Amino acid sequence: MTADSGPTPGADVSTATESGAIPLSEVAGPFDLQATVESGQSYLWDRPDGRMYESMDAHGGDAWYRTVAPPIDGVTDDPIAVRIRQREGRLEWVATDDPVPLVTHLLRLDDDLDAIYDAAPDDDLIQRAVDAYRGLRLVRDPPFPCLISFICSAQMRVARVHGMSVGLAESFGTEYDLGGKAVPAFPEPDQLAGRTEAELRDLKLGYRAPYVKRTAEMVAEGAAHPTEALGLGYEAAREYLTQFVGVGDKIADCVLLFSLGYLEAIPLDTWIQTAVAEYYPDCDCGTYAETSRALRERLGGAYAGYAQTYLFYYLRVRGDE
DNA sequence: TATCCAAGGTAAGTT
DNA sequence: AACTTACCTTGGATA
Repeated sequence: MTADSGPTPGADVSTATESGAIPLSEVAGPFDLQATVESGQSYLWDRPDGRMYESMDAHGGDAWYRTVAPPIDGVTDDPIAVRIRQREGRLEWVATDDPVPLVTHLLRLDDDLDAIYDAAPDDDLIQRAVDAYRGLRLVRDPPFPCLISFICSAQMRVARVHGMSVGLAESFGTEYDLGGKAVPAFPEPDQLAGRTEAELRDLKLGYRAPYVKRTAEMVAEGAAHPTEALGLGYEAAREYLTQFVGVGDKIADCVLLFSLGYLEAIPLDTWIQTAVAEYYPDCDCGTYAETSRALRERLGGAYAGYAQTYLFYYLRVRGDE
């Protein structure tokens, strides 16, 4: 029983910081940090300048982005707080520990993007989206924060989902010191499971509040964990994730694509469904599972999720056409 | 100023 | 299995 029942997070202060840079010449293919982090596929990064989502068409911005990542199997043993910015062909970083393996993992700098473009469908709409946002990479969000943040995304605008995610971190997460600035980590399962529905509603989660609480309880109690979907076939993995409260097919696909590395997953959100009606009407098979399958074929199979994410960003930012 | 509406859906109840 | 409906909240559109 910790005594942190209030909104004040425990302070976990580590004062040591390191800094350095990743030359982007070492990355296979192009990279666009802003497009990657502000495209609405991850809600776990924040801009200390407070201008998240305010200028999504401005390419090559050199803003700082920061996050705190929990330990990740095979990548990091401890939480790392990091901030990065893209500038002059390098990815500059300041962090509480060497973040290069972590950042490479989180932002999929190990993907050969040129090869993925080569495999992209010969499709006018997709090609336009790729041309518009060349360098946008998928992310590998930590599984639990990804799961919770996407439960929050139901019927919600991108900027507000990000706001909820930041609110959860500020209210219930552990703070880390990064060069003198306090950076809150996304709450761990027990840090959310212990909250009341009312506390979560105070953060404007609305009807998602009990979903978040119950899912956090399931993970905290060990009843299930999103990483247990790893190793299952794509559709079985999606089915596994829908056992979490507040998770249907769409949000399950988001977790598979944006956290667990199922690049064939294509979340059928309202934007993509509009695109199906307008550009791929023959892929509309009625049910989610069937339409998903048909569209996945159309968008190139194994990397269909990449096409989905370019399409989502392109349609959402450009309005239409 | 007041009202309406959609926002990266899901759960629960009906047919 | 497919179809309805309720659900929190808010910023922007419309009257």
